[in-house]
Amino acid sequence: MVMETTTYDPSEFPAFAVTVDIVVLTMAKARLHVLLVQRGVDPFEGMWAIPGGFKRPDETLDEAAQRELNEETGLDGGVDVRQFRAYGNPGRDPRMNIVTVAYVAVLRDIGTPAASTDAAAAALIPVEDALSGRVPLAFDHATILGDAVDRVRTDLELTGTATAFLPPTFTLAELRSVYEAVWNVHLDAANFRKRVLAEDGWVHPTGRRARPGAAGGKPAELFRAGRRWKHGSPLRRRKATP
Amino acid sequence: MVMETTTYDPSEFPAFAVTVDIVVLTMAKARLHVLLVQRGVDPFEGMWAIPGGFKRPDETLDEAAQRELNEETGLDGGVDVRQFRAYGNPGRDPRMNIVTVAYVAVLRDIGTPAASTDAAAAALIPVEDALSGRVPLAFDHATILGDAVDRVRTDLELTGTATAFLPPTFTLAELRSVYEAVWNVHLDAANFRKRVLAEDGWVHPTGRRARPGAAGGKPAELFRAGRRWKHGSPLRRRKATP
DNA sequence: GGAGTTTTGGTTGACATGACCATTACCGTG
DNA sequence: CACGGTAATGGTCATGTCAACCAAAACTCC
Repeated sequence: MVMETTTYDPSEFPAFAVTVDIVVLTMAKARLHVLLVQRGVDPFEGMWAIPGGFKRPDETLDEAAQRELNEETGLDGGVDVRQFRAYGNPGRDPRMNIVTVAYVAVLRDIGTPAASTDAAAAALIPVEDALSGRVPLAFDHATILGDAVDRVRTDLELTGTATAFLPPTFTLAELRSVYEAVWNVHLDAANFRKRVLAEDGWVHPTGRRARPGAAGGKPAELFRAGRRWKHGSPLRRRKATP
Repeated sequence: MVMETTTYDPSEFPAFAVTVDIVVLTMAKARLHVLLVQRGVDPFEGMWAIPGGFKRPDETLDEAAQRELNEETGLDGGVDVRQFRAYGNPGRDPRMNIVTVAYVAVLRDIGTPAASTDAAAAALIPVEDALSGRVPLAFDHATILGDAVDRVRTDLELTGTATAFLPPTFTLAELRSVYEAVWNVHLDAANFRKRVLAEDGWVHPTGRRARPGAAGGKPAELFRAGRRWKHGSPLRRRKATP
């Protein structure tokens, strides 16, 4: 039956709670990390979960995601936040019918985990630990996290969102380490430089140089992020070669 | 405030209706078409809309999408259906708070538009007409359709879903026309053949040949669809070269 | 039979890519 | 301060990829 051609009574429809979950990914110690909160109440008490909250009727989904991100991290604007999937399996929340719309946010390293409101129950966990089950997640959040990482992996190839992981100014080695960590590959430093610089508009030189690390080495040039292409990446994902 | 660490009363949360909309795309006359239904009731009466319906509490979102697809087209299994985005802007439905989860289904040409239940109000419309506003769509369905087409465009590159547009057995010219229509490009027939056949497992030869069209020409080999890769396509999207 | 059309096979030259070496410019240490 | 170590940067080169193009094959229609 085609719904649109019939009349209906709004009170007849099953009511759902709609939540927005936000997978906050960041780079720490050359590994991908996710911001998780520890549950303090009954279902899955003590387990870790992806932060989120209820959508309000007067805001868009994107606004709800931004609000949640702000409540969790204190960050406000200019953050790379993208919706990637909705989850509505019956029983995914034992209490009621909940459909959740999941977002992924890519942040540069914040340092102190969740320095905002409820710091005692929030932490940055290595993605590998959460996905392998070493850190068990509540609800269907392991699935959600896995999908989020997949999304970032292809976004890195398609939209070149790698700079979102980095501070406003960065070296090419730092940019390369983002690709290496997210894709789990090894990239040749010289070839990486050539390809990134060949695509003009991707990164802009600042003229300044970074201080070398404790191990020494020639000081690297500092770059700013340029525009991001919508499609057709200069960099292509390869097989894993760790 | 971190929601998970507080207790709450389920009756306090805003209730939403959750619907599943399904964008059915198919290839007709070498152009991309979408299945639309004509609305018969008040909001946007007479305008065209993407078919959809309410999610039931006891089914998953994917099941709801399959059910809707079956109700609209009579097709049951083996159809390429993928969720791509949720929409929840306040006021997107003037009657109530509705969050919709949108799916895209890629079908081979069905011939008679929506031969199933409510045929009088369903039609295959060229995507170009719907996106250009020549055929105005109800609600925010123009946005949804645009996102669906974008999704299919990149899926064609990433997952090689092109064979879903075609009958079980097809020629390389037909396969090529899918890429040309969806990407709006021109591809060289000889080069296309080489690349498709180079990637083994993508298509399998059947040994049979197709009858040439009315214009004549050498009879083309018939192929079956092979596996679809998850990532790393043999074919790469290019600039538009019509 | 001949012109037209489409598929299929082959060649070629331009360009992209990856492996690798060399140089530069810093670090710590003695 | 000279020296070995390290990382960034610059260059070369062999290989692979890809698009453009040509030509043969095999059909239809007239």
